[in-house]
Amino acid sequence: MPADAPPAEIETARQPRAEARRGDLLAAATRLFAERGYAAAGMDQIARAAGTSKGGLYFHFPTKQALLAAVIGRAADLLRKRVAAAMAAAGDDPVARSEAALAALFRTLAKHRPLGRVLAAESVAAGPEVRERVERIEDEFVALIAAELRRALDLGLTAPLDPELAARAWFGMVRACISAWAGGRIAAPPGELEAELRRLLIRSAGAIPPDAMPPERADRGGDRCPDRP
Amino acid sequence: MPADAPPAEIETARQPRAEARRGDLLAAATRLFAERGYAAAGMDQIARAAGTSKGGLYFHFPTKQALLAAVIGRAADLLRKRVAAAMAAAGDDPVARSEAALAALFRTLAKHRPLGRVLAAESVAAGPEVRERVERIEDEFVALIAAELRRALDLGLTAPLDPELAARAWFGMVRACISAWAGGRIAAPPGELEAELRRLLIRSAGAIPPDAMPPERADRGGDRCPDRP
DNA sequence: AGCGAAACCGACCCGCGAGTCGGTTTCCGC
DNA sequence: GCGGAAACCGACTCGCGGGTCGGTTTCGCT
Repeated sequence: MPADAPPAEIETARQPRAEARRGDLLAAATRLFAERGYAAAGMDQIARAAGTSKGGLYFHFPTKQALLAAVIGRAADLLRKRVAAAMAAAGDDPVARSEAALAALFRTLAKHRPLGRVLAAESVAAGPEVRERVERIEDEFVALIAAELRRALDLGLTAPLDPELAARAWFGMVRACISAWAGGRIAAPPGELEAELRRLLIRSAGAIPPDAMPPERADRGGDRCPDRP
Repeated sequence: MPADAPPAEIETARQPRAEARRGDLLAAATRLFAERGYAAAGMDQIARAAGTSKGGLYFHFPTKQALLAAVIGRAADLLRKRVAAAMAAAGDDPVARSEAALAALFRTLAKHRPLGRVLAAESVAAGPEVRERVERIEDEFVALIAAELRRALDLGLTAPLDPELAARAWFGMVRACISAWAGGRIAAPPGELEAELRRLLIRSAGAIPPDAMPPERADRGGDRCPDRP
């Protein structure tokens, strides 16, 4: 995780009620942006949904773009936190860490459905600056996983692959499944979905899942499933 | 491919120049929607970019939504045609057909970069009807691949998997890689990208690629790579 | 040629929604 | 309790852009 990640969120000392309002505003904005789309969600609407007024909203966010940026920033922070925690808890094995990172991504997005939609769809609608910001965030997570994948590759725990690309592809898999599931187009409960997805991920890397490692050190796991005999 | 697919494109008999204009307009609209986003791309702008005027644009498309719908419809038709051709050329083997379908999707999206962006991002911005339409199109292709995957599964050519979910995941992989590549965030040339992606796809299904099938009939290919020993 | 329809033009209309602003309420420190 | 700042309110402005419309050009046909 490169240090160029934006400084989380600038928390200037404010009155507590203001902080609460800010939270309500962000929540309402997230929901409405996701439901109606960035352009169609009006500032007045958002303010109303948060139980306040347009003036109050503009007290917290100078502009609509800034509001979206804040929504995105908060989402990114949440994802970062969850993923970091999951990876830390997964120990040293790079395959396990990758799995954990993806699973955390999956669970967080599944729990906060609108969030994924905002990240996925609103990046274009709100101008190039915002789009680039979202792309940066995605790249950040891809890089995180790619690093683990590279380690796994070096340890011989996967078939030969391009870690960057594989990480990107994994990310895409998770996102596609989440969004289809959130849209009610996949019947399976999230638990099963996650398990099945995990199997796909592992197999695509030709990896040995850590809990299946034989007691004696496997020196070249990737050979178990050669991709072009 | 269910028969409820919209009747391609209503080609009323028009003067040839009108048809040409229509094409220019669709091309310009596709580009601008992709670059600026649906809301930010103005009708006047689009007309200008196509070398005509607002009035001329409104002669062909009654409303902005209709314009977007036409853009999407045309994109879907193109994809359908390419994918159908590729699958037909791939013969009977379901794994080969799946690979061919994804490859065709990949190549078509890679060749017409803005197209993917419109399909991916503009669905939310233009109201729920359009969003559903795009989802339908995606579902259509997913179903196409899922059917092949199911056949492959029945023939014992893959590891045990959920065909629907796997197809969805595959689709997501392709889309994520294409969009990252189109944004210049993946260095590899499209040829290599496609090859690597193909390997990931095949491995994720635990499939035996058709050109690697041993001469004697393999009765349970999936067992080669059991997913939880 | 000349007529009628298809194709096209661009000035204009008008609603909508982002952003403003003067005023009011709430809260904190003293 | 009081002064002042932070927080909040909602009527208003104003530009932008989707959509309209009367007029003009181009085309097909006889």
